[in-house]
Amino acid sequence: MASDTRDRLIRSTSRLLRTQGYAATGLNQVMAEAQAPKGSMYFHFPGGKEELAAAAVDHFAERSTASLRRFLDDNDTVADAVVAIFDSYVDHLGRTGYTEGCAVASVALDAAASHAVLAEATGRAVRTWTGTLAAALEAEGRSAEQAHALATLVIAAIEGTLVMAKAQQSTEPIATARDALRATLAPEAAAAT
Amino acid sequence: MASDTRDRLIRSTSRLLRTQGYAATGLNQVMAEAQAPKGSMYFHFPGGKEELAAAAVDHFAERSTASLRRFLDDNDTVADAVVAIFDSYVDHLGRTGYTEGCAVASVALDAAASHAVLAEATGRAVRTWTGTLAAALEAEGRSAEQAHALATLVIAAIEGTLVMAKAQQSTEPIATARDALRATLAPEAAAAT
DNA sequence: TAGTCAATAGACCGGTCGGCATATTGCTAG
DNA sequence: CTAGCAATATGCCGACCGGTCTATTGACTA
Repeated sequence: MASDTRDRLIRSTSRLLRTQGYAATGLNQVMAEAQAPKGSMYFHFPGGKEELAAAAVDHFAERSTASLRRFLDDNDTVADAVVAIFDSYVDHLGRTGYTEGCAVASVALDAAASHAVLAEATGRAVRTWTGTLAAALEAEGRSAEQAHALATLVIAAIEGTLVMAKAQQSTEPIATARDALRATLAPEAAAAT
Repeated sequence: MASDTRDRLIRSTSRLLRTQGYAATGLNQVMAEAQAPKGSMYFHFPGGKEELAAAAVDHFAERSTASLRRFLDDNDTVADAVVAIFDSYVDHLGRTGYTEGCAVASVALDAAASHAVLAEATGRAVRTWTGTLAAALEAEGRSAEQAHALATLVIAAIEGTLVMAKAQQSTEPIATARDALRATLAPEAAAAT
């Protein structure tokens, strides 16, 4: 069995990264939240904070990619799935008081430039997201190029509205962008794009 | 005359916030870069790091808003202006090695939730951007509602692709989203949106 | 030229940071 | 039963954090 302590460390770190990024997340804070001593952490992650954070970003990426796949499966069109994703983010941000955002975005902005290991993790995550979404768009009949472009735009809109929501402490930008995107993604608009 | 030291402090802080966010930016680092002693800093910003950062975010917001206005003035259509903005960001990120991003985004993600003063500054910035862009879109004949929705989408795309670019250490997402947005913003597409 | 005060300069503080060394636990194999 | 080792549990370290303190500078005024 995978160590329970190791999982708790990753989950706590992932949550903290989502709310405050890499630099602001202290190891002592992680240990307190995960109810684990530092020794355990350096046993499971000899690379220290950097390795733990990379694992947490990977964990977040897996969870969010799985969630993305679920949304795509549960909806008839990609447009519907994207709308549902935006709605779920509105709900989540509202419930957490605009604190819990995206671990990939937070780490990308404050640590990717100076920590190659973290840049690799954030890069993997973004590539997986766009790839997954682009595949779904291709399955709807769009060309590979169009699918990639639209997928990039959608992911950017998600990350961007997240930034705006935290900046304004309001979910209004997310809802607004959702409506603007719905038209762009409508299957019948495929030819026009 | 406004103190030269004060300006240097704000500019250095703004630059550091763009590259690494609030938490990762140490006051000692700011002092070293601005070539100023701590005493001067606490004279000009009695509120300490938080007040200095808020001033730096405001400074960044002013500069970027002025730049946005210039792009809108220098181009015939909003679509052209947006394309030019994306291109300029591609250039800037490439030249700085994917380090210098957006101060508003970095601060919003890692500090806005826990520092009300900073949340106010980031909120002001985002509102100004969307307002400026929406006004330009209205001047092109779009309804107030449509203009606001499109403006939100464009700002989100900028911030989002910035996140993706830093995450992937590549400017490809910016260029891709630019092309996807160009069609959406084409004036003749106004009726279709 | 003496007085005044905005502004600069840097030493210093308690606290916290990430990281490491050193037990100690508890399961498992022989 | 016990030897061995994965895993847990602390205590401590030097470095650096943001913040405060007391001088000192330098330009302008009376």
